[in-house]
Amino acid sequence: MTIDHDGIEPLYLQLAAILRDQIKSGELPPGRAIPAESRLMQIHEVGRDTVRKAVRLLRDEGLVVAVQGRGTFVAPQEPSED
Amino acid sequence: MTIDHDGIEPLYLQLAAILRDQIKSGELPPGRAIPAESRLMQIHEVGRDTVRKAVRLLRDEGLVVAVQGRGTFVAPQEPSED
DNA sequence: AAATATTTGTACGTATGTATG
DNA sequence: GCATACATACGTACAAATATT
Repeated sequence: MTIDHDGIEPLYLQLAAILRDQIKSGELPPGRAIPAESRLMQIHEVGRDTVRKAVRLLRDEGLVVAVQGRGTFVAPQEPSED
Repeated sequence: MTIDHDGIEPLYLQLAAILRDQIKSGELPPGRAIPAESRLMQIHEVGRDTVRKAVRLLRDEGLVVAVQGRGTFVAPQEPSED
């Protein structure tokens, strides 16, 4: 999964989708820290604003929890919502 | 209500509180547009990021609705939630 | 204890895109 | 076409919390 810098979809939505997939697929399991903002910037070649908007989305969805000074972690559980 | 630039509370939270008050008090009634980002920047002497973060909070709370190209409007109703 | 490094949070600026009037 | 207004995206700097040396 790579980001299309020339595509129509906003970069932060693309990045959010990538991270969301990695979480839902188990590649990033509950409790695991996702890459730091600085790493995500390098990996995906986007600015900090874009990274933070993407992570913000995941936080709003309850998928991750950010802790100042430590990192951002995949939430313990996705409530099944069935 | 003015913003304390030297206070402890983050500027965007202070601004959000001010706008929230203006909405809840009826000073900004439902349907009314709140001042544009550029105006809020001038009025409160803060940057765009600060304004957008404050407005984002109010959007998350359902108090306002932003429409690209038109403005940001006080939501029709605050659900009473009693 | 103290200094350093890492990481998220806040705050500013600028430029460009998109939608509306 | 032009002006206005929100949206996206980049950059920088510093603060605050945490972890490590």
